Amino acid sequence: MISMKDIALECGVSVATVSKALNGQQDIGEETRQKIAETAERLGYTANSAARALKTNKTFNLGVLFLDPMHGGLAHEFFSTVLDAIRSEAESNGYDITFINRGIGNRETSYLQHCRYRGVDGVIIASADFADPQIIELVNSEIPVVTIDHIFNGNISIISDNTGGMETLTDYIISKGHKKIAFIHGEKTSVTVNRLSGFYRSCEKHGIKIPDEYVREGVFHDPKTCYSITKELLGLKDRPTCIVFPDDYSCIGGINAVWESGLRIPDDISAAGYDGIPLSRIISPELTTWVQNTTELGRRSAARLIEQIQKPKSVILDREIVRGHIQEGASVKDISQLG
Amino acid sequence: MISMKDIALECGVSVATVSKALNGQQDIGEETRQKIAETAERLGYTANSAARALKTNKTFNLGVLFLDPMHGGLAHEFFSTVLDAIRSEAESNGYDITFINRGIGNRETSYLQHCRYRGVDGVIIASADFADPQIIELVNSEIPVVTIDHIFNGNISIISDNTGGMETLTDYIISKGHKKIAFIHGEKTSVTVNRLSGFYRSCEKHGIKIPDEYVREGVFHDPKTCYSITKELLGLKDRPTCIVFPDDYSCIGGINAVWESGLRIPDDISAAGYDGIPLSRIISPELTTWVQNTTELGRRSAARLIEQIQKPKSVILDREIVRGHIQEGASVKDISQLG
DNA sequence: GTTATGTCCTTAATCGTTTAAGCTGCAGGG
DNA sequence: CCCTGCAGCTTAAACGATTAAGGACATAAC
Repeated sequence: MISMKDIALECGVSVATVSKALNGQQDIGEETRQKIAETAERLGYTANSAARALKTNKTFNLGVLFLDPMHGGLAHEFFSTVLDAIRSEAESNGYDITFINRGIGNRETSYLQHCRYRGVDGVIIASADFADPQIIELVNSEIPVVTIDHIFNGNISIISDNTGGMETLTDYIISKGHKKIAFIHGEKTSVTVNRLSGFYRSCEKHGIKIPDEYVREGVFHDPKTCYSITKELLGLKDRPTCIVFPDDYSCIGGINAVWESGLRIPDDISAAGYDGIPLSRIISPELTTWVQNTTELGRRSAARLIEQIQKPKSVILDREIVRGHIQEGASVKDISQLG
Repeated sequence: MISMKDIALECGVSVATVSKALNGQQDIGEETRQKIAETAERLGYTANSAARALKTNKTFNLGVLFLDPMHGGLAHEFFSTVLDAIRSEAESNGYDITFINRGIGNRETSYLQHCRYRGVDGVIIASADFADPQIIELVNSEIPVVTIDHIFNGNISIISDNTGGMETLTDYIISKGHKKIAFIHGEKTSVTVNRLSGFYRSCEKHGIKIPDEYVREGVFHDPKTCYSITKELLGLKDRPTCIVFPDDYSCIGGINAVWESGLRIPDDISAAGYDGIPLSRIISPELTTWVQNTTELGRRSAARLIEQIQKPKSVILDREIVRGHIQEGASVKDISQLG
């Protein structure tokens, strides 16, 4: 491998000069700089990130914590687009990303240890068990952290507007004349809590009372569970006219249950999802859903983290809310005409 | 940060002793080793991967090249599960993974440069334009490379048995009585070529002649294109009784087209996908498809790469074929009974 | 008693880069 | 002609680890 030493030798200057020339320092003559740049190019020089990191204590590496309480992992289109946006924003700033796990070599360690071992400049916690002591430890460490969809005081959080999103979605459903709306939510994370409150807020606003039997706990990203719960809901004496699912993917299970019962969407019952993943637009009928701004969610968390790394003293706006938008789809029928 | 120096100081030994003790070298007394291990633990020592990499020229980092000729990128369930398997296999061997792109800092460079900059020990090319000169350059470089689903002579390739898979799938469809089978394939990559040959092989074996108008070029992972092509196929005077799609995801487009035409799957026409992503099992009717062994594909490519890195002189079996299995689903109807 | 053997440790060099501090020579001011 | 200032370089130390080579001491062998 060609190092600065080779260039220095070739150009008859010291290694320090090469380093400064290549890094655009000011105390290098224009002629020398040219020659060095040229030689570097000619010899095919590549910087050695390890050496640089060792000296500067900056790796230009971002850690990404991506566990999977929501099932589906990278296969979850929501997370994969967030990750892709993180990656792309990081890349355009010269950062690479490293997945953080609990092992170094064969030995079990902590997330924090892994971060220190790799010397990541900062970490994005995109999905994890936020109650895990190891996560807390990481959040409270010296390493800059940005969390997505969860708030830790004193840290930067980029959160999707789950409350507002669900409120708007519910508003829309109600505007279509629905009053008997069932709500299958995911596990009780802060995401779920927020969506629930958005849902109830909308209902109250419109003077609609939702019976308890309409609100069920399901599982994120799990069509099977939604299938069963939907069956139950369909079996109620007073059946809902619309069901809101934990997410677009799990919604598929609900849709199947409806079909199997000999009913049709949206003629007999309406269905709404959440996330707005591409899948929601290719199924038929097109899903009514809240489209989370996953790209922005990923982009901003990377951007804010990098900002924080590069100017640590900048005033921290410690919470940013990313809004999405509604996608009107044929899966929610307009029954307001019927009186 | 605590370094070996701190431990050495605390224990009254040299840094070298600490290094050797922590790395399990043989020439350290048991008592000393204990003391050092203890102290390391107590002080919260974490190794510095940059320093280690600098000295040893090993980073325990694998590069992953994951471009996107097939559309959908990480959101493509096929690739995301492959990636997840790579990651998990890498992790259990103490490796982290780094996405390889063409930029370092702000400057545009090559994949190879990026690999060298980060000092990755090896690279897995999971999805890329294999004709790209930059890819060729990387493959021919000093860095160990494993390619997935593409063969470069002299390199290790882990390939999914596209020919055999499609042959088996077609055998199955034919066994159900179908003779008029349409085939929408993806862009002309080696994957497509192999699947085509598997398809034709099965047809010939069974003495079935496929008219040219039944074989169409679609686009991977793109329901829209399959939607249009399916419409065309449905409009033929001599309509096929079964359509094979480029993959499960794009199949959705075809299914929609069928529905829209007032036909039903599988009663009026059958449909088969390829990949066997989870989606294929949750839609209704359950898809008949070839389930690629994505986990094994990812796991093995990581495992083989690591093996190659750690014992470069081991005999290279330069090609491994990973087989999947068929998933029988209601989307292909048994019409053999009808004579 | 001398030599060999082995154990356990230290010394010192090295990986490739950055950077504070110092040196050199020339130009301009006085 | 001397001093100052500056541009443009070099020197040297440092980052944190690894590792070949060597040293000290104890024990065993003859």
